[in-house]
Amino acid sequence: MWISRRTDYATRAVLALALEEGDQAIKLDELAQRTEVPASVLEQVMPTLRSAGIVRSERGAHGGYRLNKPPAEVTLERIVRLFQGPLAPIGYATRRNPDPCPDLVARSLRPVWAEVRDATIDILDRTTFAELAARAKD
Amino acid sequence: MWISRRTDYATRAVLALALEEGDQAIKLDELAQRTEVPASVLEQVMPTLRSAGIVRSERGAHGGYRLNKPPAEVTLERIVRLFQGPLAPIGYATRRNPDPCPDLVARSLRPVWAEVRDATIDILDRTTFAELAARAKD
DNA sequence: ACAATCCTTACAATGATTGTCAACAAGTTC
DNA sequence: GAACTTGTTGACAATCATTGTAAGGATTGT
Repeated sequence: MWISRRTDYATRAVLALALEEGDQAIKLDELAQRTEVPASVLEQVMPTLRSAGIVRSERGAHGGYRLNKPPAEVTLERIVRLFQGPLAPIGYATRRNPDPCPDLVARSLRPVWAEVRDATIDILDRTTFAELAARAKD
Repeated sequence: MWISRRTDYATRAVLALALEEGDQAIKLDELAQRTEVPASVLEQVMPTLRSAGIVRSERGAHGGYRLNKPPAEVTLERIVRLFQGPLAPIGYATRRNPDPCPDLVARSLRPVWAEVRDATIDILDRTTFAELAARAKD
């Protein structure tokens, strides 16, 4: 699984929101600047985060985005999965609906890729945005 | 890092060669059948394995391919790296010549992707084709 | 009303991946 | 040495995902 740019952008945006101390709303243009993401791309990314319940938005003057949960309750895995779909490095090693593959492969290579997949999920799942924000502050 | 089809095909081919008991040469069409890979693609993959010293080839009648080393000395990491390049899940987290990224990201997200990268490399590096062949035989 | 802001959709450009093919080089068999 | 078998090389079209942009719509505050 290669992390797409949009996925990266989404994680940056959530991080920037997690760093905002006073529960302030940040408007899209401001977010775009802080994360160095093209505003036109954030325009597509933010609504996805919104309908997933990660962030909450307000329109009109003084509107913007803010986190919808404590940063400690948002894992990196959640964001990545939202934009990325399967986390396996190859189609026949996904957990749901794996692509078919020859028996030879299913008995030898597939378990290895599954191991990579699980190790990846493990890391992403135990990394919260509270932790990421803390690291970013140093 | 998403495993490309060619990379997958290469690992299959090496596995099939590792499974060949009597050090027999296997010709390309035979390999293609056993691994369920289009012969025209193996045509491109095998020379790469050859010039990397993984396999050895013989031309003419009764020609074909065979492993150039004991299967225990060929790691999955070697093959994947040969076809795949960097193993990091995102451009700014590679070991050599990482793409630039904002400071914010370099201090928070990048270390996580580096951790994923290292976990991946670790698994691939300790998996040899002797092991894969053993698993395939069950 | 007006301005600020988020929302939705369509889209063009780009680039990587995938598989195919044809011509060639090298070895084996008779 | 003629014919056959096999690997080698490079060019190529089709397909597909990704990336960024733009334009118009919806909602809210002043």
